[in-house]
Amino acid sequence: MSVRNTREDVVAAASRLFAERGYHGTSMRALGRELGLLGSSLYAHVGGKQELLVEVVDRGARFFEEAAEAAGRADTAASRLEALIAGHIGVVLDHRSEVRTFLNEAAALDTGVRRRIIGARDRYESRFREVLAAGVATGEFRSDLDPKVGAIFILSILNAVDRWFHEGRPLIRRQLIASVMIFVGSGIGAPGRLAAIAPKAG
Amino acid sequence: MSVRNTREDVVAAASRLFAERGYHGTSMRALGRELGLLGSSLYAHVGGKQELLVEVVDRGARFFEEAAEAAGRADTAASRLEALIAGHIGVVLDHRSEVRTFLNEAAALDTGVRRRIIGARDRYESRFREVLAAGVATGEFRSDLDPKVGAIFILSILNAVDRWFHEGRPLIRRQLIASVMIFVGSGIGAPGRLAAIAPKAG
DNA sequence: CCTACCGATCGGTAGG
DNA sequence: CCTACCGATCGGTAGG
Repeated sequence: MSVRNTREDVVAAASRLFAERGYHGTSMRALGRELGLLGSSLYAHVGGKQELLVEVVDRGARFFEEAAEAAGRADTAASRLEALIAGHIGVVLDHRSEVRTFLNEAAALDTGVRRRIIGARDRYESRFREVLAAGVATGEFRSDLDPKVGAIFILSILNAVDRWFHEGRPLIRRQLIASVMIFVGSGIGAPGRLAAIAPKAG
Repeated sequence: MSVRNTREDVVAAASRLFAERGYHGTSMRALGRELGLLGSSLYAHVGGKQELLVEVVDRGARFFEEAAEAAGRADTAASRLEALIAGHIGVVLDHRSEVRTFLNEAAALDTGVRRRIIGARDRYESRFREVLAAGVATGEFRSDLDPKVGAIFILSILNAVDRWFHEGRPLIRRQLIASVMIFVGSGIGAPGRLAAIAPKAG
């Protein structure tokens, strides 16, 4: 039946438990149990608990970087943004555990690594910021919303997807992406009645 | 100098530590240190660690309920939504620790309480859902975005505010609310060029 | 990957 | 609110 575990298995199991119970809520013994071995046996595969967290979070960061790379360099800011959004959603849904740990457990990282991860996060966010700024410059996007703030709003929506979305209940992935695009592009206001929801003061 | 702590002090300190380090990352001894006393002395004030978590999370839930109540019953769906949004942001910024714990540490709650809190969360979310549905009915809001999904998108933005917003750097609260209203109401698309960001398929 | 173990820390209690 | 303590569990190591 069960054969020997690889380091890969250990990291995968760790990402699941870290995502579900948090870093501090996961013991090495519980992680061992998940793999059918003792907590102490894990040290044949990894240096320690923190090393596992670093590995999982690094994977999360890498997925996002690769997705941003793959999003490419389309003509319009709007289509570049759509590619970034679709890519982000793909990463969130295809690598839930790593992404969750990346998003929620960074505070449990040792200072040095934490700073590095925050840096990676900032660089990734700047991709969105730049696309928004470019779209303002071309006239595709409105100029009365700061690209920095807009990027944060969009990423807030995207990062929360993992908390509620379940494939096919009722939306499928393509519909989710379409909904995000409608919302990000035009908001909830009915076309021609945008004033109805405009703020009272700026 | 320092006088005796009240139960109130203990709960307040707990909400800070739970928010910063998480429930599992906070020990009763660390909590005692925060208040200048021993971990064992906390049991003169509270029944246990889990009781503290329940108390903090319940406060978070109550703040949101009260805000929803105070948001009132304005004429238009748009202004009701604006009141809900402003109220939510007020709660997030005025009760950061309780809100953070409410949002991030619910998984650490014992099953019964956790279910109750999830129920409260659902009821609160339904306020947003109902306003969106009402706005679709009156024609204020677009009909091609599911109110359920719209409510989740809006709350995703609002709940994330605590992660990045710092009063006056550079936005002040009123500007934050205005930015959210612009984004939620009209998205990032430039007026008259909405097609630029429309999704390719529905 | 297990056996056998380490010192440290955990939430919590009895009694004052 | 402290003293003194409990059993359980923690991350981790030595040696096989």
